[in-house]
Amino acid sequence: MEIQSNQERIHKHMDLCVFTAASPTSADLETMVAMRDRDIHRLEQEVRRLQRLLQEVQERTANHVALLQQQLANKSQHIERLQAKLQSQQDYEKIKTELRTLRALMQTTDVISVFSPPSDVRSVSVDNDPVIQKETPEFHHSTGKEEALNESSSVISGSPASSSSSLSVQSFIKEETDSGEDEQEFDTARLAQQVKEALQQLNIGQRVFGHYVLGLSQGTVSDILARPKPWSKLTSRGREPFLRMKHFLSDEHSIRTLSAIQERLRGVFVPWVGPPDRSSDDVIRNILDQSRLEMLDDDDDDDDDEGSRCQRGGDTSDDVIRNILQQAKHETQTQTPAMNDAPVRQEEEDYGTLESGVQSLADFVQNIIQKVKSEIYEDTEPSVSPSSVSRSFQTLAADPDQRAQGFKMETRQRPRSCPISSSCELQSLHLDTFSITQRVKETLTANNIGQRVFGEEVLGLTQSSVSELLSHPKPWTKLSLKGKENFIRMHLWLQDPQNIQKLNAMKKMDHRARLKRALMGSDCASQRWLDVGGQGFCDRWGRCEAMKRPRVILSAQERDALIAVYQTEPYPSQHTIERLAAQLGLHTSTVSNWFYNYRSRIRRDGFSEPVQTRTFQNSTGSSPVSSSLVRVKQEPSDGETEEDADLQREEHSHVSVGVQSVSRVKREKDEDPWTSPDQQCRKTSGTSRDLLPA
DNA sequence: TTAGAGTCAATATC
DNA sequence: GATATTGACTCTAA
Repeated sequence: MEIQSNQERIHKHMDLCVFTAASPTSADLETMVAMRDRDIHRLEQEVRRLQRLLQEVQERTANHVALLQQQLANKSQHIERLQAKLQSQQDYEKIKTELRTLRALMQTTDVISVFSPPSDVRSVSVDNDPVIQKETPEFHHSTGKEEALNESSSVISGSPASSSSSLSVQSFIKEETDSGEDEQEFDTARLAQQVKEALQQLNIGQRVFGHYVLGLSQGTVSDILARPKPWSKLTSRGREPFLRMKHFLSDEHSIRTLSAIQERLRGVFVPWVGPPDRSSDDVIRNILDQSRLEMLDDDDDDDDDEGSRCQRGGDTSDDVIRNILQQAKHETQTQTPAMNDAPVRQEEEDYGTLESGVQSLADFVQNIIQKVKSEIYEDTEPSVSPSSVSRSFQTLAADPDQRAQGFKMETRQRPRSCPISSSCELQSLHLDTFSITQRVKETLTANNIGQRVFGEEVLGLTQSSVSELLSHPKPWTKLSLKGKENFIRMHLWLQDPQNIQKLNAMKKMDHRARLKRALMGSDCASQRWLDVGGQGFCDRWGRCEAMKRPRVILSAQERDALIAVYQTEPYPSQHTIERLAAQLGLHTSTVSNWFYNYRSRIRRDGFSEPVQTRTFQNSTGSSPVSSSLVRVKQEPSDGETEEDADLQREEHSHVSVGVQSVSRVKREKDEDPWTSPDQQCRKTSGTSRDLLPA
């Protein structure tokens, strides 16, 4: 463009020359010469600038090409290694046949000489596992050594969806099923138990395991694991899941991958969906920053390299969970697992293979990854990219921030038997939940920070959830993985020296945002119920939803009646629920939900500290009930005043300190307890149960 | 299908 | 306005 404009200027000058050529004066000529000189000078400068630019571009391109070439070289090396492994194990079928022959020979020998089995055949067994032991050596448990791992992962090439593999699961199953010798030795119960333990330890859900490994529904998986049929009673089709389970157990890659999938699907530590202006990734980064603040006193200059920037942008929940866990573990001085010499590089390599898109081996792992890619990530937001699962692992080793002290040490200490750090490390972690909630409450109160702000900014929960967490903390051991997350977050927040400062800043921003929304008329309750064709409303984020059911408010009598039934029948039958619902004029789902919630809250209060678990003798029975659960004061019944309700509560307040378990209540169950406490079904104001679905 | 855990949102209470 | 309570929901396991 600039060159073009210069040329236009020159042309104008030339025109000027032509125009003035009739009577050129020396002054004109001088002017023209001067203009030309300036133009020439300008052009020279332009040329120099463009040359510099060109040089820079060339340099950058060269760097980029070099980088790509390096990556290509690495990938090529990796492919070569894999091909070599594949090549080296191409004699699998042959060896297997030989082993069969050997085994047959061994059995023959055993018949002849029971007490002296050939030692060479016995050496085939890899470990003491009677299930795995029966297999050929390729199907052994991973011993943690690279050879074993590679051997295992390379051999497990059978894939439910793979047709390219020379050894498909189907062919393997067929062979195994056809093999009469395995039939009498396959211990399905033990295998099921091993799978159950593995899933439990790695926090892999039965649904995910069933879907990606067995191709079965969660219910079927549960059934198979809980009540495995003997091998001899199974048909060839029935044996297939067990063989797949054996595959799964023998391949560490499969286990790791599935665990990663599970965590990704759960969205570990980012289970909530924040408002549009604050993505979950932002929240994650916020937590990461928080952790880093504690872990890193000063930043390493090397962190600014391109790679780290890329990785930082790709922080995933896996990174977060690691960070949080490492920090929490460090703070609580929990005993770390035994040192393991498995180098990080080994993990990098292992995890790296997950990502290897060029991997031509149609192995188990690849199949799972592809399945996930095709089924899960295609329709998700960009931040949850298809390569997230594998990238998250790579981030562990590649992110210079995480290479910082402490984290690196912890990473190295991760035992090989626990490939996914989060689940295993959570198991070894223990936090004092009551102490944490006390400290959080004190801190919030002292700094005048509300539960809402704290919940939204620190935990990603609503005010009500925060209130429940702080008021009724469960002991650590009673918490699920998801429940533990909140306490880890709180613990980390307490450790953050800038926690108050940050929250105050958030508070201010939040306040401004509220004001803004209020001014725009989008945040007030009256605006919330905007009719959408008379059947819905728009929430404060502008999302329009179908009409929500108004809240059902149980009257004091209804509640008393339910409690009365609970005293003698904490787990009412469907028949009882229906009768209760009919008698109280409630929907059966309401009654059902009430029992769920009541049992849950009885348990919860039982878990809480004695101060908060004030229980009392209920008027309708002898079983203790948490006072918080009989809020008769909430809505005085007909002819009942607030004072009456208070009196009633006072009456009930014979403190019975101690944990009262539901089981005790259960034991007191006897014949049908329905005593018809008050059959009057008062319709509570504000409820519209007619809207409840049938 | 049922039950438990965790959570939300409406509402009550302070 | 902040916090507590509670009916209802989702997800997971059995």
